[in-house]
Amino acid sequence: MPRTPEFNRDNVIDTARDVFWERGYTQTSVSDLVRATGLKPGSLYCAFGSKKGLFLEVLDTYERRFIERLEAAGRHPSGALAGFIDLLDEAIDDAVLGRDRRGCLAVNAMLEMAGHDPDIEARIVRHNAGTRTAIASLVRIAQAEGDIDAERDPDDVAAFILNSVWGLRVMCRAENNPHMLNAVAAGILAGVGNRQQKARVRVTPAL
Amino acid sequence: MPRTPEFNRDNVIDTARDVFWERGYTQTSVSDLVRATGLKPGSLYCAFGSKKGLFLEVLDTYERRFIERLEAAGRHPSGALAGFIDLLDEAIDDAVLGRDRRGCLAVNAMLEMAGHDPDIEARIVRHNAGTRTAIASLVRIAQAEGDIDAERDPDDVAAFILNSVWGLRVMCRAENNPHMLNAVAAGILAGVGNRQQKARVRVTPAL
DNA sequence: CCAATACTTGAACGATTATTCAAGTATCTG
DNA sequence: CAGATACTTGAATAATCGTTCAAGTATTGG
Repeated sequence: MPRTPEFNRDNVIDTARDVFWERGYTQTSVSDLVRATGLKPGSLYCAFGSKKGLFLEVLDTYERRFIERLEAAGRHPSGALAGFIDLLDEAIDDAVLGRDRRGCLAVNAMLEMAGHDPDIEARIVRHNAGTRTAIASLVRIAQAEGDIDAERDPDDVAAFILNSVWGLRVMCRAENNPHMLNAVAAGILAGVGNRQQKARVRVTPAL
Repeated sequence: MPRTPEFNRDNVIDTARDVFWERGYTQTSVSDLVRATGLKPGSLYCAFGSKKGLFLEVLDTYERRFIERLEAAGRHPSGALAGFIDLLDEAIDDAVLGRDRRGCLAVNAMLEMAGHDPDIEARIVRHNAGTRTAIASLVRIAQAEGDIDAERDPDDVAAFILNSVWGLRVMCRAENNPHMLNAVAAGILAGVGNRQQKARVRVTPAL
């Protein structure tokens, strides 16, 4: 029987995700990955084939978890819209508190690689479709719950939400002004056609 | 008297801008710039100091022109909001017609370099502030013209607009579905508090 | 204890990177 | 035409890139 592997594949993917997230795909060198994961080049290439192969696995895991969070928001006790607002709040808090200035891994990768690497682009386009579908489901639930105008096309609303969240993830990279981020969130809810109190988006205290 | 330079500085900057825009900063090699501009490495370094120096000049020029377009929108014969809507339409048309899948050079650069290169990041943060100021001016004009609710804080509205436009520039990189892009634009106008007809955002025919 | 198995190791590969610089060339003044 | 000026040239630099692979090592079944 063979020797057992000394590393945990999921842990390596998570560690690599953080490195890619922090530095971007191109600017992440294999040396960086070797240093962060503790795996030697040979092991890395044996396990993932290439730097790109590892990145694609990272993207898949990232997207899967993201969609799981959206689905969980749809089961929020106070309704799907409340669940979505919680996600917005969380994103803003992370940005304001400086916990997350890295933005969205998928958005970063899209802007960096779309048009350059067909494999990565294809993966991200596929992920976008999945995300939009998940958001549209959320919208339909919120419509059934009476929190979003049922007359509106849920796919249109989802497109607007996705666009806005992308913008927010971009803005987080450059700004951490809580007042401004909350103003943005309020505009998003107005565009969605929120029927709840605007004040649901709380103003996070400045640091 | 010395020999006269054989290249036009502005032309070189424009050519370099297109290369950086197409490939991103990191993925653009000096060889690419040499090939595109026709300048040999020595001349490039003599004129701009470094790859980064050239990129910073490109960013400055790009941002200057962008703000000029915003200011021109404020002088639109049908009002500032109409001018802004024209800009949105134009961005969507470019994306749909495939004329511009490169997104926004400044957004691309921000996502690529923020947190890595302090010089580039500082420049982009400065540019963002200028852009937000220009948009806020546009909002104030539209408020004076009765097209946007005068009660709203123009800076808040500007933050929302900037966020949405960033999102749109991101979405352009991945999608060219005209119906979806128009749905996004409609949501933006709703979030801005557009008092004009929604139909002003025209549905561009698919190709 | 002895293969057999398969993971680990790290040096080495050629390619590419941003940058430099001494030599060459064109232009203008005197 | 002579000489000064300064732009142009392209080979060379050292560093880093992603990737490979032969040798070493640890574990297991017989």
